[in-house]
Amino acid sequence: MPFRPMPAQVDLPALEHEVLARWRDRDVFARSLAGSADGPLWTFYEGPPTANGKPGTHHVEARVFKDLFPRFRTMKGFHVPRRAGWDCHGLPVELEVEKRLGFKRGKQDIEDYGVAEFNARCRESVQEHVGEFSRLTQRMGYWVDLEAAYWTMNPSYIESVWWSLKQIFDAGLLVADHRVTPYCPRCGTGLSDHEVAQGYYEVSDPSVYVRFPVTSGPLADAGAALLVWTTTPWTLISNTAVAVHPDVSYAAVRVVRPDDSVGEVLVVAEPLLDKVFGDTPVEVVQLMLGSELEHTTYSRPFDVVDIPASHYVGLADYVTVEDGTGLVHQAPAFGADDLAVARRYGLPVVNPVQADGHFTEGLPLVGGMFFKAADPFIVDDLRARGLLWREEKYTHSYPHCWRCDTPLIYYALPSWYIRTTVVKGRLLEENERTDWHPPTIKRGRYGDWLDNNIDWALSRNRYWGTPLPIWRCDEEHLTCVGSLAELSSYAGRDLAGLDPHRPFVDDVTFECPQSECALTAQRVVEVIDCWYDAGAMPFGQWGYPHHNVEEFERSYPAQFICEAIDQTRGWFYTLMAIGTLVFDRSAYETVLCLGHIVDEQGRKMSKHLGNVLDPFELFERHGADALRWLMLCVGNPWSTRRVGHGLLDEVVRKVLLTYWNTASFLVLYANANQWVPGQAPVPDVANRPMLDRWALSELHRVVQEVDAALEDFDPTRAGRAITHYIDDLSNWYVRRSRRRFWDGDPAALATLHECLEVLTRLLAPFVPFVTDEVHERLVCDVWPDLPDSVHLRDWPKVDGSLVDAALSEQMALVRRVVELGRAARADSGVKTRQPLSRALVSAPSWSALPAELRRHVADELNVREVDTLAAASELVTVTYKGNFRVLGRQFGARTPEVAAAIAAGSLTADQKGSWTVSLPGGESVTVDADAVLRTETPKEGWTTATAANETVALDLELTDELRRAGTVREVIRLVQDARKGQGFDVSDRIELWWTATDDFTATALREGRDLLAREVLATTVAEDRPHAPLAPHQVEELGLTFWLRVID
RNA sequence: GGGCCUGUAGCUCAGCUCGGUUAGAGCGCUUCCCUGAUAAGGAAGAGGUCGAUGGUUCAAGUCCAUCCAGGCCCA
Repeated sequence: MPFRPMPAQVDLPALEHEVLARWRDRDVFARSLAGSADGPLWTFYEGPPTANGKPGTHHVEARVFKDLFPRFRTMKGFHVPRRAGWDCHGLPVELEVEKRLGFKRGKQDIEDYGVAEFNARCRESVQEHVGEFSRLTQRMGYWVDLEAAYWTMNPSYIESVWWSLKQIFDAGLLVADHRVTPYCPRCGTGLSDHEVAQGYYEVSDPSVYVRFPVTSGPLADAGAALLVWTTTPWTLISNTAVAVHPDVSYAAVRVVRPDDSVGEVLVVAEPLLDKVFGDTPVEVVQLMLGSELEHTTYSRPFDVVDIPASHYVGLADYVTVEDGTGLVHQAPAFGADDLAVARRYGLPVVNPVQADGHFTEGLPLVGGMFFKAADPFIVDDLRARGLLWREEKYTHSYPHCWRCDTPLIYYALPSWYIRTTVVKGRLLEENERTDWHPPTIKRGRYGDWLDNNIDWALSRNRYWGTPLPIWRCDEEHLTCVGSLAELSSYAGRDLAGLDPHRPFVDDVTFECPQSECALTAQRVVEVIDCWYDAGAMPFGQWGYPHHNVEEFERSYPAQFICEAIDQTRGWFYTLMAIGTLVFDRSAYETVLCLGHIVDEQGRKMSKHLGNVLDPFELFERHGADALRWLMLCVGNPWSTRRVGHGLLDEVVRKVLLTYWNTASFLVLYANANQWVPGQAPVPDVANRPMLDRWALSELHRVVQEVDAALEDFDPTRAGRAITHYIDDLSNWYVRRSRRRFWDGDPAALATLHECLEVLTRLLAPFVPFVTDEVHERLVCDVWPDLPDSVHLRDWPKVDGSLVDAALSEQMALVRRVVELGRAARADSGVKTRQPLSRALVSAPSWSALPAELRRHVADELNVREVDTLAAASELVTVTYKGNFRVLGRQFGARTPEVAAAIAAGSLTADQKGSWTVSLPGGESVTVDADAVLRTETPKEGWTTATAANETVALDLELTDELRRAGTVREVIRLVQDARKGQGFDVSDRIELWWTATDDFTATALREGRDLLAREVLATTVAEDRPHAPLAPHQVEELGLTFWLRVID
């Protein structure tokens, strides 16, 4: 047999394991890279996943897209090196290890445990999780070089990062500064924006209105107090100033209460009077602009820490009149806006809260307390001293540490910054020339982010990260070190083998190299944001510039990167920012941005909901191909998409198995007929039946569409075209060509083989497993000279000479007419098996249809002949309808009038095919042929179906001859059923015996003997009982009994 | 609170760029048909206020405005 049999039933996951083994044995991935080595380079960067947990189904998503396009490009002749990468550092890894070690007290536990030991545990944790990710990567068929993977914790990677930081430092863009950042007092570290974003939730805080008695100017004489609102009473200890908006009107109002005849005077922003006082009657004593209040002094609420030269009103544009009183309490150490105001007024920044979140020991009232815990004591104290005007509860969204749930504190922290705001203009320019998919991201989400760029808070006061390579002496001289070699030269000893992590690197000190300074320089304690590590991968993966200079330069920037949308503030940004800072050029040209994966109900997958799908379970239940197809082709890549078992089942049935079974069908009949591709003579395409030409024409249209869609990074469009073609091939081409396959027609076999061969290559980047297996059986087995994997083949080229648009149109008409005919059949109640004498068709351009195509209509509808409706019946009703799209263009507002006249039949055809329409007013207008839809329907006596301007009518009159033919068809089907039921092979020859008690049946079978014999592969058909003992098949409705036996 | 994305049949999604005849496909459901590869295929039916409202227009799922809901990102 030319082909290995392809079972119709196939276990896709099991097949995938065989394919994986074959790829391994034949080293296919490496050979695909080697084979394309001379091709133009197409650079892809792998965004490193953080190895701090088990890989989930969402990790599969980006990795499928990251696999598709490199495979596609490789088949098109590009060289696409793909290197895996692992993001190793960062707080997530530390937290995982802390949890495992049972740490509860944050940094104190780590210090007690020992930094060297702790970091060793982090390294182990990373290695373990990388193992899981590698397993996922291999199982899903993501081709990426795992052996050569870059790890951000490798010394050569860290050296590259150091080098890049030195470039930024030398440009004066890496600076230390006090900055208010969201800070977790438990973890003892500032949090980056995206970390903060993960921990917002609703909390109830005290909302207090406090009197700040005015101590200068006319307001003081009136005994007035500023009414100040805050939701963080603990910051009142540090009150330094009060901010007002310069352009807002402020009112000093007298509040009279029943028990207080004199009342008190409070200052509140005028627009907020109603909100603050509600029904309480107030009398406006004085109105003034905020700017007039500047420098008004007041008596501070607490006197527990020393804050010199302060406590007056300042102006700030950020003050709003939406909440509170319009007078904003300022504590510069605990608010970014506050700090800005303090800087402008030269106010001191006093911070009585320690890094662990507790007030300094020994302070009155709050000494040693956790900052939040101090709130009630402070409120009580204010109340006792008569300063508290009102206390409420205030529910708002407040950030918490995303892992340990500690409420964050906004905290002025000495910190290292990259002055990205300096290169903001360049970033915007680089963004402008970046090709975003979808394009809206460029000016939308990502562009907005760049527009609002703030300096990058780079440092982290943690342990497991790339150490900031800055050494400092007591004179505050800074030395930025760009490599271990440089460090060696400063230190005067060979440090090439040093683990550049903490604590080892902290132990390296040297004499400060600044001129005339001989003090000891020590590394600053901070490590850097692990997002910087990831963004440094274009050169970090090469160890550039200390190694592989050429390799780096050749592969920068990347042509293509692809990650989910959450990376706009993550990797997409850090890649572009570092690229622009260090090389004055963004690190990527095209970026595909994916939506997120959710469950079948559209909910986010989370451990809490228990709806997390284990990717490995999905692989073993449905197959990696099914999951790949679902992610690539269902819904568009940038919208949120659902994943679930039901959807995967559908992909398997509808796409993968239909494809497989079409191949299985080919193999079945190729083998039955001993057909080998390339051996039997095959007519030129031009001389093959129209159906073959159609299948090939559609094939090349699909090749064109899929190629264009993938060039446009739109796999969904490609997938739709492929799905449609698989259906065309299986349910029209094969269906209509069955008889030719039974007969072993080389043209049919060759056509289907060619279609499947090209289709397999088209599908290969999407579903690499099943296509490789089909390729193995359909191609490799018979053409050993071709590469031994579909993934080593070339991408199909469009053969324009095979594309026949007119034929496509005609076949589409055939299929529409068949559809109508079936509808008419169903309506008539006459089974399709019963032949009818004729069908009548009315459709534009039907008469131009070649007889060969009309024959398909006749066969499909089981009618003897197909004729035109007009030719067959004088009793035809004609209706007309206007084509609004055409009419609208010509008549605009008069369209309905013209359309109505057409529908009323007030029109005549002229010679050129256009129409003259008479309007009710007596006017006539001329319209083009395509402005009128003409529909013919028979007047009576026919079963018809009509759609748009196409009609099919069936002649239901049955002659005895037709009835007998129907009976023969019925018997043929029964014998076929029996063959199948007895497990005969499709090519087995049989002997058939029959007897009939019904004369009509007997006559029919005698008459149809030859047809019956031919159809059921019977070498003998005898009207007799068999001599051998065989099981009879009895058909009561026909009065028939038959027996059959296979011939050995 | 702000920005972006999404909202079309019970479910998953096309269609919207560029307005036009009765809004489509697949899955699921009911009935029937077909079956010499198929876990298939076909026909009919049920199922749609195209998120809502208003506007532009001869004509709106499509364009505009406002609103609502969900998601993401940010506060």
